[in-house]
Amino acid sequence: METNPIKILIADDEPDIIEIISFHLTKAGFEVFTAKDGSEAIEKAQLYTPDCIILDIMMPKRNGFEVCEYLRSNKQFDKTLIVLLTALNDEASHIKGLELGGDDFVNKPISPKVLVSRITALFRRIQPTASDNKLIQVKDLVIDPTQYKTILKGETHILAKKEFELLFLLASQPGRVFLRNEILSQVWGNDVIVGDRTIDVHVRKIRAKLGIDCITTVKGVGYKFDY
Amino acid sequence: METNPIKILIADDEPDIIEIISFHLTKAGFEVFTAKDGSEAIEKAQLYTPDCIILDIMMPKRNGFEVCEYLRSNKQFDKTLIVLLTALNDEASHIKGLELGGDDFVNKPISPKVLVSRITALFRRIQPTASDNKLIQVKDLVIDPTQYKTILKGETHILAKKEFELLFLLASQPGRVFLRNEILSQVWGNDVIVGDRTIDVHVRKIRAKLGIDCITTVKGVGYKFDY
DNA sequence: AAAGACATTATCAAATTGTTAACTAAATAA
DNA sequence: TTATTTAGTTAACAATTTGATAATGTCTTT
Repeated sequence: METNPIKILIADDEPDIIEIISFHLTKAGFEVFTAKDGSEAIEKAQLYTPDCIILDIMMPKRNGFEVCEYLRSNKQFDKTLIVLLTALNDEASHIKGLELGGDDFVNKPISPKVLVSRITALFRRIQPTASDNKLIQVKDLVIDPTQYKTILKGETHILAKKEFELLFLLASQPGRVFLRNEILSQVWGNDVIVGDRTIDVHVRKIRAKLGIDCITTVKGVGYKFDY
Repeated sequence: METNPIKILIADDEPDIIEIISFHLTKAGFEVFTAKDGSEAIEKAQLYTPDCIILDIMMPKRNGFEVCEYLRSNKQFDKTLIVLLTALNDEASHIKGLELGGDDFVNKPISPKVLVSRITALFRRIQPTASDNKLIQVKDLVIDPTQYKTILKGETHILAKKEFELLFLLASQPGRVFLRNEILSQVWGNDVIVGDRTIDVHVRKIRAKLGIDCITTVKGVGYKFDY
């Protein structure tokens, strides 16, 4: 199964700063979102639930301290790393930023490479289960990737690895049709070649084990999760 | 329950620096140890297993980079926070320090208060399993890491070191599947290479010694604790 | 130096899982 | 309707993964 890239949100009112930091973070393999002021930062944080947020202290609408304080008051952002960025180099704000729940405090001007290094170092320390811990629940069906098991009407059903990964993929976007090619590349990988009937057989086994009709065939196209 | 104070080791060849930082850290509630050069830092680290080590880069005997590299090559210090301190303010050493496994890199002169803030912020982030040995209890099974023993139905079972660590890891998050890779890096460390069957053999021994079925195999994926 | 405990490896057996093939059923297009 | 394509079913087989056991090496203790 593929793992999603780590998401980072940058909030700064200077477009130049945004651009250069974005560039380096993207190059380092992160998925980058941006915001130009404090209010937008909060909106985008709620929209994308990034794993790390870089906040300039001095921003319009809401400053970095306020955004930091807001994020820390929400359990949703418990695990989100917050890096504060500022041109002010005074001890008091440094300490204030950390006490408000910031994970790092960096003075401008900052070398983008150093910033990327620092963020990477922070990620080394936090639990790996931070962002890819997505349990799927639809009605009385629970699909739990951390336990590799599915619970239907309170009853646990053990699926084999490929079966589970296939079901998890389809259920990750209920209703959306996955082409056979997509399924192959996501579950089997791009360099594995398997025959035409392989997917069908796995679908059949899932249907049999769960005993419900949660995977719908879209003839000539692919399969979708529907329950 | 009484919790032990957090232990911090400071290594710097300037007595003045040691003194002022010690003072502030002690005031903040940490238990402080000191070393005047790199070799002494390693000795004291092994002796006291501190939770955090502050290393000056330029020290006699062994410099901070060398000490950092040495510590990081030892699984014993996996969870130990390392803060690098230097008067050199160049990008290259900053990045080098973080890449060698440092958790923070701070330029002198540094306000002691800011340093204490930064260290406190780092401790907020690390997983609680670091050095605080918490007892795990599930039904009639007790796993006690302070004594390295397990008690099942009132009867004590002595597991070997690796067996115990493996069981402790799995039981720390009951139900969650640990991939073989995760198990290897958590129990054996990142740089140790052991064969395919090693984990299995240890699992088998745990099952045999405890005589209960508390570790479930998830074929092709890993193992989980389930009891 | 010998004995014992532990960690690791090797080997093979056993079980599970994945894939294919052959055939049947169903849907679609001509 | 009939031909054609696509999907479902089943069973057989291949591949993979794990379990069990013994053997080896290493380290500590006596």
